[in-house]
Amino acid sequence: MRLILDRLGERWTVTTLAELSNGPKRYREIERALVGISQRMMTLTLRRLERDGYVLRHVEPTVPPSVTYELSDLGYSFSTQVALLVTWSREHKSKLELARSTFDSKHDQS
Amino acid sequence: MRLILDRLGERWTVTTLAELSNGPKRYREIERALVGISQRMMTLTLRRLERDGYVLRHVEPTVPPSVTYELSDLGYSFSTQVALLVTWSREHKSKLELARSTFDSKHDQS
DNA sequence: CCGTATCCCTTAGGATACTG
DNA sequence: CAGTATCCTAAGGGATACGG
Repeated sequence: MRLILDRLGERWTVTTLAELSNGPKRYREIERALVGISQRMMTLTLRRLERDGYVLRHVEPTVPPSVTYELSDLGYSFSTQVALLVTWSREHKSKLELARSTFDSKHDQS
Repeated sequence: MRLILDRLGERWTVTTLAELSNGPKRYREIERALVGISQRMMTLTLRRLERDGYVLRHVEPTVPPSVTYELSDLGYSFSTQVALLVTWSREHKSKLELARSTFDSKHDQS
């Protein structure tokens, strides 16, 4: 259970899955879509998703190389689940923000 | 979106929500159920869930005090969503483990 | 019983520089 | 283009001790 939920806690997992749910994409395309991500994290995130079987990696050995990533069936299933949670998040965002500001003003932390 | 997903990344959020989804519980009860949690993290986790409006805290000012936690409507809605993901996780656990061991043996890291 | 306060270690992840 | 390698800091969270 944790082995799956831990992924969600990582900074770029959800956005990367969302990006790939629109179809296969090259490394550079994904990187450009994920504003603010470092090259290090882009690679790390993709590797972890690949390791878990969510993402497939195809290398075109041209010069310079072209590497494409796409969701596997497992990855597609997973990203669908995650999308549900993201939807829930969006729908309840305002309630959460209200709860937080209420809590913070009550427990006045100067 | 992140403000909600970040919670999931925290070590004890999901198990605490699961524990509370069975109904109101006292601090000590929850703590005992979450094997391995430190008192510090128990309190921190509950505070964060309370701050987000997922959990309600009732204090009975006896000596010694009795403090009860329970899910709010928002918290119940959230924990239901999370439970779906946990279910997915359990169902696909073996596929994930297989993917990982396959990946690891391929990318032999001595 | 229900916390808070400290100390400390491990990990996530950003910045930057370098390669096939 | 698609990565690695290194360095560095900030945050998560465990252990322990103390308090109303």
